[in-house]
Amino acid sequence: MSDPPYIPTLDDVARVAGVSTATVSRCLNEQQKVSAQTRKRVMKTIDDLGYTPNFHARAMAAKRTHTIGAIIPTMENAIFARGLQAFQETLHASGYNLLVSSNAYLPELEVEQIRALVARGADGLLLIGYERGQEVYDYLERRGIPTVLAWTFRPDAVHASVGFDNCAAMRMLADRVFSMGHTRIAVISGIAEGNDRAEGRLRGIRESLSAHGYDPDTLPVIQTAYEIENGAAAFEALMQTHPKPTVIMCGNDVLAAGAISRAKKLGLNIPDDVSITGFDDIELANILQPPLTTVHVPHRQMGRIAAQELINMVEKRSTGVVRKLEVSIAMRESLKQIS
Amino acid sequence: MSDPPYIPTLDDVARVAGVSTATVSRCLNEQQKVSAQTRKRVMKTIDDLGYTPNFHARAMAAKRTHTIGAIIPTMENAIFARGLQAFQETLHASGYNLLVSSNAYLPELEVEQIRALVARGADGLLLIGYERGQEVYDYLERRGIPTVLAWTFRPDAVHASVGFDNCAAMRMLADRVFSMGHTRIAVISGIAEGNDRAEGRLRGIRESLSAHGYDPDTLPVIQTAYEIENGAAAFEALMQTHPKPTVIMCGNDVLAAGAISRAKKLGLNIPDDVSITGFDDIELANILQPPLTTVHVPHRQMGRIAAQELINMVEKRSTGVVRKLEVSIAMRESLKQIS
DNA sequence: ACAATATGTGTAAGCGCTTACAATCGATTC
DNA sequence: GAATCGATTGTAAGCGCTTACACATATTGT
Repeated sequence: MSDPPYIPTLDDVARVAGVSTATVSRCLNEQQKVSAQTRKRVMKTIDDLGYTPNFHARAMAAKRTHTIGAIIPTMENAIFARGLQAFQETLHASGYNLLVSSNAYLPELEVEQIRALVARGADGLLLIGYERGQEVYDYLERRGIPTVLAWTFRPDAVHASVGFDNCAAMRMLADRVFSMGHTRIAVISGIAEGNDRAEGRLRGIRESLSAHGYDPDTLPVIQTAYEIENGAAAFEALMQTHPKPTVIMCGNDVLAAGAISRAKKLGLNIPDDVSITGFDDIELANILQPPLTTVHVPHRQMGRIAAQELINMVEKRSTGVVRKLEVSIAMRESLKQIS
Repeated sequence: MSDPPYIPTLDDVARVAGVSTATVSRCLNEQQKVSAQTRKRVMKTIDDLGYTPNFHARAMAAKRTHTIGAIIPTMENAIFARGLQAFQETLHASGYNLLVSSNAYLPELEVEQIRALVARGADGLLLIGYERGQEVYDYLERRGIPTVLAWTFRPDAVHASVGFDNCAAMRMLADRVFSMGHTRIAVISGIAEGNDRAEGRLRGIRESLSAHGYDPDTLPVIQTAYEIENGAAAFEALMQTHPKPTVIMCGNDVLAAGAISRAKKLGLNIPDDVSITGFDDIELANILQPPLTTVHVPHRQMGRIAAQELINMVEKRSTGVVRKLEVSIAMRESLKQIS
């Protein structure tokens, strides 16, 4: 039962096929360097023996893993799940594998995970957002690990990145809200501390406020983790404030979903009693009742581009570009005109 | 810029600290075997040099990776995301890492991924469902890889597994549906072929049908992939059938969400015009309008138990148990009594 | 005081691959 | 026909770590 299982190695294959280990290795990695006849024999042996190359031995000898690491805040958030899926598919198409870690939005965990992925020989890294200690960037630079930052964009970016301008996007939505006659805005934001996306979105609203002659400091804001229940609680709290807001802008669709569901429980009608907006345009946004006005973000495209750029960097075809993606407003019934 | 970066190795640490490589290794793995004084000096050197152990070298030498592999159908499905999160957290608490692959419900991809994870030295494997070729189980057995199957349960199980009885669960819900006066049931099922969960759920409904004196072969069923849009389309199609169903039972909550949203578009009221049920009880179920009657499944608990059992197996404390989890019905407004 | 036993450390043999370099051989060139 | 060359194949040196085993000291019991 628990004998040490017999696991064929490359040496076994070489011996059985009557060639050197180098030849077997070449059959696996550089087919054209082996004569058709030999290759056929070796391949048959590999098959007969049920040989699978040992990944670690390979990584050590070749100093390449064809593996890309990604560290995301959480897998439970649909937007990352979706972008990551596209990222993975693109990698796969180019023969790369994906290694994922999630850090529950904890920066200190991220550092640890970066080290772990590097120790595992990731050829490149995908990180979310821009905000992290300079020492992290230095470390990556020193180890020569190509890195792409996703879900983030800044005009002054010095690192390879792909994303959109969270601040500008939310400001655009806020401008739209103003143009529809709203003046009493309240906000359910993600935790801005250490999260440049959440921070940017919040800032976008404040900028719009200023531009329209309001004092951004009087903006009612509740910051909370991205969970439905939190959105619900925050909604209820904000509706207690006086004067009551005419619109509640949410940091993402999940918070907005919570807000809508709580509104219903409180017997409030959306958008007649209060308008609600989201951010991300996940599938859910369109099946909520009422459908949610939100900022549409091309998550899949972002994943695809990030993967492509990372591969280019790993294969020395690029030294890192900054890609800005465009977002748009998905106007739906949850936001209504105020007379 | 692109000099080969200097990466300190264990040898470097040993040299600088003035000890042997064995001692450094011991500091990292078996602290108690090293004198406090030496250890302190070594640790300082490690810190000074910014040394990180090379994972692959470690794996090769020790033949242990402290890594558990998991292969799930998709990360885009909230139920797996959630269970996996719990799985991961439990592993992490015991010092194990998680390596995830997703196979988009393609069995042939699963085989490939199992080999890849084994080649990467996974100490154990988490697989979803029971249905796969015997040769896969043989392979795992031969290589001595502890494996736990999750999201599945059978009384006659011969492999370690944790899950619930999909058939019995859905049958319980169908019985309930009957008890509320429904007789004209239609079903939007996941693709049953190669997916024992989907197949079991469908079978559960058919069993209930038989038990209540109906011919299970006349049951209108549409099988489709688990996507909102597919649920919507299937709903519309099923509502064309004559006689019209009084309830549409869905293979999971996502399909049900699609059905509800399409109903709304068609001007149909749920549950007055037709009742709808789901399966899984994801967060969404409770914020749908109307809230969805569904089968509540303890996904997190399943993830936790699977992780614990896998660790026990890897560490030879168990040879694999079969755990059955209980599910319950979450009664909400989408299912109503028929007079 | 001496053997027996702990304790701390070093030596060196792998783990299973890749790849630089060398070797072989028939084909091509002049 | 000797020199040259390209195509195949083999030899063997690592890659960075763990760990069995050997060795030197320190501790203990009698």
